[in-house]
Amino acid sequence: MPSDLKTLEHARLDLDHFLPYRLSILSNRASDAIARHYSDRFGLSVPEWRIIAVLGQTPGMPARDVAQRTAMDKVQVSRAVASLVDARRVKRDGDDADGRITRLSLTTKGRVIYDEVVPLALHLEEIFLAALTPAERKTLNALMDKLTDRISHLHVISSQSE
Amino acid sequence: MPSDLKTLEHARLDLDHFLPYRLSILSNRASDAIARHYSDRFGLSVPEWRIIAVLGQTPGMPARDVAQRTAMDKVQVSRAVASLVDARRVKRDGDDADGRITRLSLTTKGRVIYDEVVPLALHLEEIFLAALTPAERKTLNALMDKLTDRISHLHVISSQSE
DNA sequence: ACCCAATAGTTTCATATGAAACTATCCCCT
DNA sequence: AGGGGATAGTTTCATATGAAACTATTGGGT
Repeated sequence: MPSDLKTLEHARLDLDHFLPYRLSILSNRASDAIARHYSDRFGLSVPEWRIIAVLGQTPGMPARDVAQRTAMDKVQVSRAVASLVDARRVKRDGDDADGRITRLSLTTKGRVIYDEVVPLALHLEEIFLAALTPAERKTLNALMDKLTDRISHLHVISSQSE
Repeated sequence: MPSDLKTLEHARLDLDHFLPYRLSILSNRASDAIARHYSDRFGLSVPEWRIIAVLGQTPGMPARDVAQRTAMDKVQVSRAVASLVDARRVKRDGDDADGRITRLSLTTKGRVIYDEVVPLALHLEEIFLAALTPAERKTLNALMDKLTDRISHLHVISSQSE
């Protein structure tokens, strides 16, 4: 749709300088580096680890809210919770007022994992961030906020041109 | 396990402030926003789009090099290339000197896509980056480089050669 | 009171992905 | 020359993932 596309028609694209690609590389490396640790240690997948993280902080959450807090969809949450319940790391309780809702919380076993995995994650994050000064960290966070906001609020961009 | 983990034992972890999680959200949103466009328009997957991007820039690459340039593994490349060849968007040529190598390049059909999809991608990137001033963009790139380097060098990355 | 659209969560099915095995070719070493 | 190991690329198999269908329950409108 934008007519200035024409002016770019023969522009070159180098993946190494293309923001979405760079973000993907960085994000994957960071996630993998951390995931390896908690996967080795507890056999947790990324969805499982996220669920444990939010339930440790806020027990008794309905699955719906867990999904929202972890940016996962309800299918992912349902499956990861099933596996965590299987392993007796999470328990489900019915809601008194609403029969559709199941309230989720960590079992003792789940809390033991939480208490060990959270410091591990924070420690690894700290190792990454050691590459940056405190001022740089603040800047990075601010820039990421701006970008995330921007991209989230684009909804539907141009769609179809010509 | 480092002993200073003990001092963090009861630290809280809030996903919203956890760098790997933040990166994951931002990266996924950016990729999805762009992927939607070229998927709608050409039915390209992310691996396919990356391959087209590097072949448009550097025709005649062996699959191995494409894998390295796109940060994908050789299985992913093999599959995406197969699908692109199927659609007559990419062609394979044998290497004169080394029978194991297949040299990849865009067909005319592939180049038509490249010529349309590259400006589109750059345009969308520009829309994202409109959230930042030129100075901020430079800073963001520098910070991402630092982090990526740091994380990459923490441990041996699995994958393939090198 | 009762219908029925909306919501919570699960299951199903079709596809994507990754690890490891496999095929073909090459190169180094004696 | 000619093995043995390395390399390029493909295939296989087992698992992960997402979209859409499905079940159960709720709450609002008439």
